[in-house]
Amino acid sequence: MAGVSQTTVSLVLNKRGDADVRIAPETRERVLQAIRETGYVADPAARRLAYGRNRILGVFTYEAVFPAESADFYHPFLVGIEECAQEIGCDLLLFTSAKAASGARRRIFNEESRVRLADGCVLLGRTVDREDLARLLAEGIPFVSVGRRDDAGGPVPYVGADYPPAVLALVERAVALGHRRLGYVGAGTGGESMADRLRGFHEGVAATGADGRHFTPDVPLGDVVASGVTAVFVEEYADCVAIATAAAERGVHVPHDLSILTLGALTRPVQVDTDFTGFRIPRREMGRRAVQLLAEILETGGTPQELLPCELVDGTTLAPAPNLTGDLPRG
Amino acid sequence: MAGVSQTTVSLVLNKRGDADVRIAPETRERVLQAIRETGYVADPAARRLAYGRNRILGVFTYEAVFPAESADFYHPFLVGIEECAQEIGCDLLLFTSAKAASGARRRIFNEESRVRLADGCVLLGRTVDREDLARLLAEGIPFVSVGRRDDAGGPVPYVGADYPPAVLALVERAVALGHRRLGYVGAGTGGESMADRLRGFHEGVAATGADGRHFTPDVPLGDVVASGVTAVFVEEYADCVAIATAAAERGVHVPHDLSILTLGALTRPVQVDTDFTGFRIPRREMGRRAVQLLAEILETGGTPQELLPCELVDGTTLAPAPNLTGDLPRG
DNA sequence: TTCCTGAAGTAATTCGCATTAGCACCTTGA
DNA sequence: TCAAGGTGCTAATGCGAATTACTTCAGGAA
Repeated sequence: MAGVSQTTVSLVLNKRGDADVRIAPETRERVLQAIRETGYVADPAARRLAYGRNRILGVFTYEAVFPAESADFYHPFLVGIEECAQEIGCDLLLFTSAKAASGARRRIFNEESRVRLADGCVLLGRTVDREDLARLLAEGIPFVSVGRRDDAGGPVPYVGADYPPAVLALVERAVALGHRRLGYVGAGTGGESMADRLRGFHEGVAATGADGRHFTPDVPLGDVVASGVTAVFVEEYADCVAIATAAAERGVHVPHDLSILTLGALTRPVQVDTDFTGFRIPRREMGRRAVQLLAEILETGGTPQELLPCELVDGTTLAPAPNLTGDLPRG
Repeated sequence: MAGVSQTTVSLVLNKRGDADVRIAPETRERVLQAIRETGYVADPAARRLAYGRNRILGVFTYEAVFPAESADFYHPFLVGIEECAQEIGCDLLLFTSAKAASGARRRIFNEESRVRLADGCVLLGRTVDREDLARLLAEGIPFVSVGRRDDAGGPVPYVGADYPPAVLALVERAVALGHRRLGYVGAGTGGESMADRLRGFHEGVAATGADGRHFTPDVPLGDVVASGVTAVFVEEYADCVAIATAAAERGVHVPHDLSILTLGALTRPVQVDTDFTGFRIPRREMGRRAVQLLAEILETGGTPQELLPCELVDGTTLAPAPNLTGDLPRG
């Protein structure tokens, strides 16, 4: 001890220069000196218990954070999350202990949920269990979802990517290049982000007066092409590659006969050599922003909802529509 | 409440069937029912405070865990760490708050160290501050280093890669293929792992009676080749690529004129298309094992030190030594 | 009836810190 | 000289669980 009480040490540590609490500079220095010598650090657990905060942000993912595959869905988000966490001086807690019940996905609330250990948490995943969301909301646990989420017993705080305008812009581009028959390839369901893309497509079609068709991913490329579609908007990145390959196999030239536009969803790892036209999801920025918003929530409360714009990328797979003498592509 | 005391709940939660503590099955069931209904979970912070453990393992890295570059030094280790943490039901705490003092690396013990929040921690990095190690040791904080570390005021618990035998085996292979003049390219210092590689090289040279030379990475390739060396053992992976490129530029054919063997260090991101012969560092396994050992330390104490074997990989850059009519390579 | 021995559960204490109330001392001003 | 007000610090309390030490009760033996 430096000859003072535990209280004094606490006050010095927390830099309290408040109105009603004063510490003589000399005393403060004495305490700091002792701290320096002993290398004392306050126990974060006790701190949390007493104060209610511990500068730890949880990160919940429904699958492993560090996947064995190199094509890594979470990684870009995590880069942003880590950057921002470092800036605001928070540690990151990965809920790796949340085991999945045989075969199922992880759940946030299992028998021994650890979420409360963190001040708040960031949810990462293509989809999030509505039950989990509802419970998070109900228990008043501060959190931010990365990716837009529909209400779940109340508004859900999120940072999402703004798909509809991006898809719409892409549709307009295609139409400006003469495309009249457009195809959307993808489920268009299975999460808000997929639905948003499809919605953007429909909006674009409506706005431009083009002919828009929706193909599920399992429709053979032949059928898609035979339908007279000259530009396809592909939800899933891996499907872009599949379509490009299939097109090459049957002599359909990309982009002269068929334009391919990617809508950026990356759920399956894939090797890419083509430079697809489409848009980029601002994953890193979303990660950063999620942490910022979480910090705000912790500070002042609220239920922020934000959509970040997607960045259009010029690739090599969009070309003017083929000259339509007939309804069939050449070759 | 379910009509019982806090103590009873605690006892039920912790499944205490101990000798001197009994709970009537009926009471137990009543408590469990209440827990189920309210969805109660024990506050981990309080738990840690009272019990001393909270099933959180810290992961300390000297740089960002999620680097922007895709070539990612930490990633394979983290895959293993996460796998094992999940198996033993622990969460992972990333010390992202450990800011570096302007320009310098992060330090484990900064003004407000958070290490104590975790039960123990895994240290990741090519090198680790000896001061940090010493302090960790002195304060009795359980930890395991990924990568062999020399003593720092006491033995350091680690899981390392066993470089010397791997390099030695590689040297023997080269010698078996007729190589007599071998070159080691790399600093051979800057961390235990580098020193171990160089040591293995020297051992190999001594064991086979070959002629071994040591070149620092900045020696021009011309000088290396001119020295009559027919096989180079390259510490740093990026240097392999650089050497292969330089060789191609001056008409030195790999592997006919010059064999290149990689010793697996990956400190700089690099694009690779060559399939280098050499060995693979068992990064993922090291991560797994580190967590296992940490769990053991937490359980029973001790200072485990382990070296995992490197796996030799056959690539395309090792060939029989060129026919030495003169001392100079063809071309 | 009294004493004793489990069985079942509870009050009280502890962990390390933040916070609140309050105490002792020192200036002032009247 | 005494009250009023300010200064600098400390005793006491609370956070939410784990743990220890103790109480109550029932049944059996003496």
